[in-house]
Amino acid sequence: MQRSECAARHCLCPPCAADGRGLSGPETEPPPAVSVCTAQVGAAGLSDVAELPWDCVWTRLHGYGKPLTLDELDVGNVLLGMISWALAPPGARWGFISCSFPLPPSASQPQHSGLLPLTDTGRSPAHTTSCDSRIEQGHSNCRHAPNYTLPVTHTADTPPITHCPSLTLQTRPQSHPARPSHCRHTPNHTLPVPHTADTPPITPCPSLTLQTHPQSHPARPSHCRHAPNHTLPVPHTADTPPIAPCPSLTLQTRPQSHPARPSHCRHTPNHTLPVTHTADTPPNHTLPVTRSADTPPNRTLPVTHTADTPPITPCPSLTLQTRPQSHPARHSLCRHAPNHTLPVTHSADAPPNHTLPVTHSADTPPNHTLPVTHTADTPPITPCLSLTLQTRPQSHPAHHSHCRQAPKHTLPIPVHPVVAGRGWAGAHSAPRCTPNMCLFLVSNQAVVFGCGECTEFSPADKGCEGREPVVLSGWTWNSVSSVGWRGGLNQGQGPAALPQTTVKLTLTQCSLLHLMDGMAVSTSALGPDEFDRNAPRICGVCGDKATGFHFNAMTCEGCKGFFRRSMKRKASFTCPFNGSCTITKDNRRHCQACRLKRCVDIGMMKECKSTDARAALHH
Amino acid sequence: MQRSECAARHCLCPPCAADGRGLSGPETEPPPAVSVCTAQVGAAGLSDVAELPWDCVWTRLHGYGKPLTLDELDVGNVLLGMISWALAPPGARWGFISCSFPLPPSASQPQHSGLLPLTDTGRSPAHTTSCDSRIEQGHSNCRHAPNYTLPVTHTADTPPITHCPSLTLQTRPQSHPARPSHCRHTPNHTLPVPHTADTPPITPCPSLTLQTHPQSHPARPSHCRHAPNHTLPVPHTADTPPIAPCPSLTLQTRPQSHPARPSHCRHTPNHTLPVTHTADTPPNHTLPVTRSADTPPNRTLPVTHTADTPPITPCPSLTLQTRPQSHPARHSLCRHAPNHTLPVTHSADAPPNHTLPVTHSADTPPNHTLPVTHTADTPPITPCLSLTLQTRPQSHPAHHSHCRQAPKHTLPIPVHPVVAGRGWAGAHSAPRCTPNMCLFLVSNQAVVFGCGECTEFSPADKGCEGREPVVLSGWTWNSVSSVGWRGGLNQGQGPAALPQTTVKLTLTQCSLLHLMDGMAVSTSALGPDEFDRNAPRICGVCGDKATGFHFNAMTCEGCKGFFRRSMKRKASFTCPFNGSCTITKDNRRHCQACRLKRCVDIGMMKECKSTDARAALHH
DNA sequence: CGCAGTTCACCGGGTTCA
DNA sequence: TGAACCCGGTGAACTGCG
Ligand SMILES: [Zn+2]
Ligand SMILES: [Zn+2]
Ligand SMILES: [Zn+2]
Ligand SMILES: [Zn+2]
Repeated sequence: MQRSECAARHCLCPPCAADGRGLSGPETEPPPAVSVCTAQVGAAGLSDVAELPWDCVWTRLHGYGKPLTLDELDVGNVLLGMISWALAPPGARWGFISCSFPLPPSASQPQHSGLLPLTDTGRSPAHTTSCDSRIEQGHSNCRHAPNYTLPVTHTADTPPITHCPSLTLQTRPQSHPARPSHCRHTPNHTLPVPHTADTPPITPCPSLTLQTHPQSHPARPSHCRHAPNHTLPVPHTADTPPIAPCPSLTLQTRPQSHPARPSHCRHTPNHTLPVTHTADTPPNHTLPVTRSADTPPNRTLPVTHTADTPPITPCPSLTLQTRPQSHPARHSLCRHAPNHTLPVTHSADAPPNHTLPVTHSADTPPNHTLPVTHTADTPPITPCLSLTLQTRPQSHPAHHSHCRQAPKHTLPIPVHPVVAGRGWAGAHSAPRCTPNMCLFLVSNQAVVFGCGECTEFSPADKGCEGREPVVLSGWTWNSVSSVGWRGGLNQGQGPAALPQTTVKLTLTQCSLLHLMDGMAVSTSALGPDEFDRNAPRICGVCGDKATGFHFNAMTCEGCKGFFRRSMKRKASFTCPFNGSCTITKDNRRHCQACRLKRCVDIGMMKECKSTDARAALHH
Repeated sequence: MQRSECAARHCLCPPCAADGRGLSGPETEPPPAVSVCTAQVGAAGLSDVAELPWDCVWTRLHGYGKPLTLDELDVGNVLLGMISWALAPPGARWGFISCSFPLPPSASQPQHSGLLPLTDTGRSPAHTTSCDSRIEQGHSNCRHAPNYTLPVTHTADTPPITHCPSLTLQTRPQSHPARPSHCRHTPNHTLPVPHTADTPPITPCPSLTLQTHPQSHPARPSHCRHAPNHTLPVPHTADTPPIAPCPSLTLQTRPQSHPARPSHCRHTPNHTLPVTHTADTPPNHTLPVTRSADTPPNRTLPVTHTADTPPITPCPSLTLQTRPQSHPARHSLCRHAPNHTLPVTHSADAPPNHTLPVTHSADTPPNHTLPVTHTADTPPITPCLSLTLQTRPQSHPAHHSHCRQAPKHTLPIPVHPVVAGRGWAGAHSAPRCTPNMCLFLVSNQAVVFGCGECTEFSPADKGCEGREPVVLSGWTWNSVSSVGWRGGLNQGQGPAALPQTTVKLTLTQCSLLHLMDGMAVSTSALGPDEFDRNAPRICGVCGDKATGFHFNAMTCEGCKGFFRRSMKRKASFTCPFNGSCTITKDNRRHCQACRLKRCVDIGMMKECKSTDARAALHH
């Protein structure tokens, strides 16, 4: 820098200082703002090196009661017109930057001096922003945030810094738009084409060195038992300290740094797996203990979720080991992992994808593993669990992934042992049922079960001990013979003693059926046209709240109107499914054909002999 | 090695050979198996170097008709008790390893001699294959190919291997998806356009020679005027002056390299984001808050782009497409490598947001990858097959088994602790919320929060204190029990006092959620299928003015139509962003996937029980 | 009162068109 | 895509009759 370059009144550059124009001596009064030399740091080969008061840089930057942080003391900042001059030998790592600030009125004289270290690129190591040197220098062992300027002493032992900028992207899934610059995978990259269950995990995902890499990255290895894209715990921030024993450490069979480290893992990328880990070690993911069927879908793991959180006992989906990552269509029973969304309130009113099979229990083999060779051509597995979804007449929308039945196969309806007798039903193996249950003939072809105490069943009144009353229809009496006799009113009599009358009963409410399982029910004596005036106010067609007898049957207003309109229009419907729809309150609008058929089945007729029926009962 | 160390009868070490105990002379008979010196290669500073018969190593290893392959001739193997001795000067790359084997009866005398090359870590370069010891030994600083056998002496000081094998393998330009992890080149290093397997690796990126400062983009000089990840320059020279101070820099108080720098940006990397960036902006944040689905995609500049090319304001690619698209992520139609230049074939006719490749079928194994031949011309496949089977709308998670989408293409949404109560919500830790907030059940699965004063929510009326009303959906009541009770209307009562009614709520709008964090809300009495008929006429999906309940949720005409069309078409969408779009009136057209997801989330159903729900409330 | 018939707001489905 | 519109089914509420 030549003196001539500097016209600043109070420039601090050595020439200025030398000739007294700078702040070489005590200031008697506050200097005004100065225009400065704008020599660029490192741009020219500045050859002079001299020690200058440290506060030429520091104090001045520090002045005015608004201290700059070290972060602010960066070249980028200085270059914004604040630099007055700089001296550094070519390639030097130390040099001087003098920044010009108007001195504060009470500015003290320089008291400190020192060297402002510069990188050989002219940047201060205090400046921690983007720096590619790590990449360029092949510092794959870098544990710092991307774009971090490597300190000279940076080695493999340098501990990872915890503050990863990419953490700000926590809510973003995989190929998140703003991938950290140190990520070496292409965005949205997937596994190689012939990716199968046998495909070994991709060689160490370079991006894994990004240990703070949030959530799911596209190619999760098969051993990962975390939900894909699982969100980091809510309060997870860049400051979240490493969880001590990374759960993923148990994955020892994988040689290299396993591609999908849990997002909470704060260990070094290639941390050594514990020796005690064997191939027999269970996949050890750790869903929170509290996760259950009631756990809302997609909820974030509780804050308390740590590596010590014991894995929930057998996650059904875990048995699916032969599959590489979270297989797309997990069994709907599964309460774990990816995005399942079974509504809690499974009931007859539950929206479409509800329905857990009745027979499904903890003993039900969890999501049985598909054969390794399982393909789309794999023949159907005979008892598809989802088949118990009998309330869905048609091709049920979400059949299980293991279902190999034809897409629209008719769901067989399990026949439960229900023996009907007149008026009363004894429930013996259904502890939550009252011992005696009313049996109402809603029409001459349908019965309704309810508790013995209730004479009215309104939707608000859930019937027997909070449960909906059960409407049975279309069930054929004779099939009882194949069912064990469970005692009750007619205990010991056996099927032979059953009346020969045929009463159609269909068990429609699966969710309630198990309560009835083994129940003994008896009905008799009621003639084909008799019905109980004390029948609960339940629509015999759809199960909705009935308003009384309409067209010869206890129906709701809807079915009443529907039947009347159908009669009036002399309508002829065609079932869009298979003609065996079970009409419920919720689906009654979906198949007019079966609804009308049901109307007729339970005995509705246009020319109703209401008075006759009533007379028959009232005598 | 000292002579005294070697007690082997037929040891070949120089001292042994020297005093006749080794195979310095012709063998008259086959030597017996010998115990050997076990000096470790490279471990001690072996100082003697002597040429020894090559077959001291080779022949012996090769002996007995069961030749070891080159892979077997590795240190790891040799170290397994077979090495007899080795000589190498410290740091030498060449040395000797002598392995002791019993000579075969017909062993010929040494006929060949040679040097067995060693790396300076004592490894044979011939050995390149798998070994897990690196991981197990915590050698994260390894510079060798993954899975090789780590020599004992391998330390952090071992320089990275220079020859990147991956380069010889790659046929794909730039950031090819499967870059070998051992590649030590700069990420995203772009190979020349006609890059083939024969193309020699570009060792120093020509552009790198121009750069003086490291910067965030992996090795892009600041004066570079090309798009990031450009293929190397056209008229770009060192003389191209860097552009003057980026205006955005004036805003910035902290350096940051925002990962998603628009490709048209001509400023130096690491400049800050525009206007919204303030001093309060936490360091290293990435995307500007204002970046949304409306943000134009981060398209790449055309090939003809030169330093003089002014940044295009409207991305040319946008002119081809009818819908804005993912920003850093390119158009989902795109079949090119990331960061590609937009192909011309993108047209407005291309259906938006599809993803699956044509060859995608039920036979395609789950989680398969796009075919290699996947190009821009690959037509998108029509709606996900899985949807064609379903007759009922269903939430995504239970998609059809043959669906080849990733299990969870939508992001899990962190669930915040919100305790729902009827009608009112008290926000206690959300200072910007009014103390009392209305809670409207918009559907049976969604509620809308608003201020206590507003009974109507119009888009113009931003709701509570200028903020949009918050729509929550899909959240399950029961999880409240695991959440701290935050006071409010029911302060002190705790979860035990909560009604047993299950109300599904899911906090879907992340951007709004933080306002609700810790909020205490209470709701009661409303049954699972009830929803508030007095809910404000705002669309639960997008916030637009609602026209009533459609498909079981209060929605606008647009979302009604969209949902119906989606159901009818059995459409399957893929979010071009990250699957967590917040749907608003203005952007609802931009991401069908998230819009449909939101529809489902708030409880829209193809087969809804609209009137029943009405009845439940009106009764 | 019980029940058939009527009413009509509401909603699903479809169409048009800018 | 969505506003506007139409059409038809639906069912809660109502009317009227016995
Ligand atoms: Zn009915
Ligand atoms: Zn039907
Ligand atoms: Zn809407
Ligand atoms: Zn989206």
